[in-house]
Amino acid sequence: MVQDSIQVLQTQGYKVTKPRRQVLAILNGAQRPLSPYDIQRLLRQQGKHLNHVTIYRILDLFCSLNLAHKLLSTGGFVKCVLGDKEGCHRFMVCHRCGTLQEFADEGLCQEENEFTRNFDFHTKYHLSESSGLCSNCYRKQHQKQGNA
Amino acid sequence: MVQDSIQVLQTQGYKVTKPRRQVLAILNGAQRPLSPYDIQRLLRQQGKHLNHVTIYRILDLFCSLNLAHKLLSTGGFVKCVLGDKEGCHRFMVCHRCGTLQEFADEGLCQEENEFTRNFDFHTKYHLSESSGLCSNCYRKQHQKQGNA
DNA sequence: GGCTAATTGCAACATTGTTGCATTTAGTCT
DNA sequence: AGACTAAATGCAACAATGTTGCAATTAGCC
Repeated sequence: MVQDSIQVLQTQGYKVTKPRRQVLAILNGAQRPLSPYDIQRLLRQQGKHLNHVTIYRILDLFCSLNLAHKLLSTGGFVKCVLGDKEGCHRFMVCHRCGTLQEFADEGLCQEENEFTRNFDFHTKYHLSESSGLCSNCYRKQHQKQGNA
Repeated sequence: MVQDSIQVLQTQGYKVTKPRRQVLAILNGAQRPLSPYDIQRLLRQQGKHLNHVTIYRILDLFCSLNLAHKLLSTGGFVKCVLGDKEGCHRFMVCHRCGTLQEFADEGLCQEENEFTRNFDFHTKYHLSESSGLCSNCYRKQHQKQGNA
């Protein structure tokens, strides 16, 4: 996974530096969207120190290469797991544990685009975010209620 | 419109203060999502000075009363134009002029919820944002290309 | 190993968001 | 209308997040 991204960097003529490897590793290990400062904090816990400016610039680069994706909704960054052929991203974010899951559906995407077209709006990019409880947290919440 | 919101404040036992009226007026006059500091700047242009802390608190209150809605995507605030019966908000944001339009569709909403249910995810709130060009800006962009 | 452009770090700053407490004010009662 | 009081606002100080220009470092090349 990280290796794939490194490939992209190399073939596009970008240097594979230590900071870039470190940010890649963090993004790949994360289950939730991370802000630049989140990434800095996580690295610091591993005894690695990166300047926040550097992280901002690395994330900008990654997004431009589609190695990462910036959620409009949270401002957080996630690694790109699905292609972006439709300019459409769908996420489920658990408001209890913060985990994030990406999913895709062309049908939904097309429907949404048709809808906006009715308003004479020309959609370039679509973001959809469902916030709620992931299966784990739902179960836990339920157990709690059962006990109380 | 503003009058309706004032009604809500009164019936819920909140004071109708000058700052609250001013923020309501700005939100109602705006065609795009506004950050707290945006609102402060707009008011200042009218010779009205509000502390930013006050604006933050007013917006919090408005959101809790459903008089305003905070976009997850931009962090900006808009007045609530449509009911929130489904916990679902759909927006079109023009990336050229920044204007925003809200729309609703129960069908889309239900479909989306079914989808997430397949992942064993329990959706509480759904946000959908289409970013692209509004009809005006699309036309302008086209004219430009024609001339160039 | 040395060279050079690309990358990173640093410093300084701008913007945005938060908290506690003193001051002011809207709504109520007389 | 004037006084009272809880609610609301303003203020000060701070914390967190983003941005810019320039000097120092480093990856990828010879």
